[in-house]
Amino acid sequence: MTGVAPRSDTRDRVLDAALLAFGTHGFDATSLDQLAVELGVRKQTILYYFPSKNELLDAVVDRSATEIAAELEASIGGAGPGFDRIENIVRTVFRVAVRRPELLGLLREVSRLGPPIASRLIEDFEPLVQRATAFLEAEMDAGRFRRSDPRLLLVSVYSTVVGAATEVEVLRAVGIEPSLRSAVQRRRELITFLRSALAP
Amino acid sequence: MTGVAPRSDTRDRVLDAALLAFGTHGFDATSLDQLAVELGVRKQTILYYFPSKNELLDAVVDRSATEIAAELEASIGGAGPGFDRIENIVRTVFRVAVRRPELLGLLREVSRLGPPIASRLIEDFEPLVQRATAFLEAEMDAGRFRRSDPRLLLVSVYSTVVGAATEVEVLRAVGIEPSLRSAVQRRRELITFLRSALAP
DNA sequence: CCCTATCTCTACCACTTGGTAAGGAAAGGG
DNA sequence: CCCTTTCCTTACCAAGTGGTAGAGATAGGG
Repeated sequence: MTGVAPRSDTRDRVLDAALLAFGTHGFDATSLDQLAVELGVRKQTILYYFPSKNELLDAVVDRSATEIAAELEASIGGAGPGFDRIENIVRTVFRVAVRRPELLGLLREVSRLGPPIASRLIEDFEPLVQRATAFLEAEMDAGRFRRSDPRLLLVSVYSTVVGAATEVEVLRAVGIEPSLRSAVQRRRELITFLRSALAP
Repeated sequence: MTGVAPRSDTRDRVLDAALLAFGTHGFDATSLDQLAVELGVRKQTILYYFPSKNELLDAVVDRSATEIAAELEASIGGAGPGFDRIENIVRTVFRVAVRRPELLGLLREVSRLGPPIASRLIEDFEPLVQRATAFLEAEMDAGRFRRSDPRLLLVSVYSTVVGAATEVEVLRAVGIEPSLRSAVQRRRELITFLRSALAP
């Protein structure tokens, strides 16, 4: 009773195209008309599913956040306690950043657009952040990790990922094909750093 | 003979306001009308000095690149050879990133806007990159630094700075007032890393 | 004093933007 | 077979965009 099976997949296709466009070219630089043309559909079809461009962005952000959260949850599940789990998380985040650069672009875009949408994103990630901080605190309580501020740790990880992604972009911009090596090296550095930072 | 002294400082004020607006709100999100209102001037006054919005962006980018380059040159001059100079450069870059976040925002904006403007920026920085790589190679030849690709090293430094700046932004977004400590810590980490990476 | 170059203004325009109103097609359950 | 819901359409609009044309003001050199 919660919903009738849709007869069309247009809504999902709109979300996909919007994510790609917003994440790579930016929100302001993407017009509903362009989006519609790419989809082979009229602009009003988009507005049928999403009452306004801003609500389309909301939907894209919500879905992306949910997707990232799910991927992280899945990657956490398979690992035991202690540092193995940390390493798994870092690997997952790097994988997402490298394979789906538009997601990182979307995050940047959201932070640029400021409070209304940014706070929504933070709200979306809140449960995940809660779980992560709870895990870190439990490990600290168990004496397996050195005590520190879990939220600061998470921010540090995210920023390092952004830096690594920037590296890939810049290398591409100056004509050096990045290859996966630099990202992998960055990941290894971060893991080494975290290991020493977390050792009790 | 190269130019007549201008009777008005409007042109410079336009450049200042445009840098701030482009770097914080983005190029697309900034209209010439808004810019004009901020300056207490008509839009056409802006278009008198800069024939189009894109040429205004060009001018902003050129001036910012020149300014950053000059600051780096100055910071290099005062230091002796070897790692002291590297440390000076890193300090300068971090200082610019923290005190003038709009400059970093502009760089991000330029890389988002793609080839036409991005290649211009790269061109602007080319002399500086040349000097830096020449210095690094000379040090390597003298056996003071371990041999590696200088350009990759530069990109790595820049990306780390971006990551540190991201950290500040995110902390602010989640309501944690960053304080200078995290940026300083990041800087120290990078210097330590570079020292070990460059040691012969 | 005039004249030229510098500077800012008013008036206007073609175009694109996000968004509204409303109608028609088509599928599926009764 | 009808009729409701789902889906996508054409037609249109108010507002804002970057940009053009050209006139008026002001200062300084001759």
